[in-house]
Amino acid sequence: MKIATFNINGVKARTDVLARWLDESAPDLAVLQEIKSVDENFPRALIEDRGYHLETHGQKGFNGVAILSKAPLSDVVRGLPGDDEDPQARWIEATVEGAGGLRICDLYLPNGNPAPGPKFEYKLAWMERLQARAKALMKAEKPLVLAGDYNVIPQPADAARPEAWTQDALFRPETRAAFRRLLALGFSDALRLRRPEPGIYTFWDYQAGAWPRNDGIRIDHLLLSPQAADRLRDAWVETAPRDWEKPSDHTPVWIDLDL
DNA sequence: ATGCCTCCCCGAGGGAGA
Repeated sequence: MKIATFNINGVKARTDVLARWLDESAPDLAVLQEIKSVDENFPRALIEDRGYHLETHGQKGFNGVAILSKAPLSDVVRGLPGDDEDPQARWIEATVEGAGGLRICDLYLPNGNPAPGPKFEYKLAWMERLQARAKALMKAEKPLVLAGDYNVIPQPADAARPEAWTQDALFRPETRAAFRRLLALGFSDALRLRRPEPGIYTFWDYQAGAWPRNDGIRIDHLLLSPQAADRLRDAWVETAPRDWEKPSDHTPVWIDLDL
């Protein structure tokens, strides 16, 4: 089963890219972030006409996540548990039918800049809630994939110019420590497992020629429970869509699970 | 790079992103 995560930076601005990507790359299961759309305005037909089931968790203007699946989805949870007052749509999870109990979680972790400040505090609090949810989901001892835009640069090797990010919310010690605590629950960073070499990135800023200069960072991740990691065949980054017309600033990241 | 683009809101120009 081929599973991809893709921050598309606006689903309505990215309909051509999304259609082409689904036609050419044909994921069995895909999670999208930053759809920037309410559920009613999501281009549902574009997805369903290509044989996908669709579950969305959107909001007006910002954020928003969606799960696309060839197999039916069940037991959908919208919103990261732990704070009923949080209005930001950054989390959706579901069980994928016929895939050995696979639970897929789609997350758009807060950016957190400027740091320090209230946005950084929100990021760290969100990561605490993520920790609690991940710990609870782990107890099922089933294949579990936490995929999305983490807005975390885990290591210096995950940035072309790590020195430029030292004060940034994506790379600050508190952020990286929270990410390490998540891994310590027993998760594997799928891409790092299969692509240990430096220089693998998933985001390049629109500005200053970051893409042609390969001035990137690796912030889109798929974390696997042991039961999922046991079935990992491969993991890779698909860079071609970054060269398409009107691209997202992120590219898809893939895993292939023997499910 | 505390923003050189691009998205959203809407119908101007500001907030947000990373």
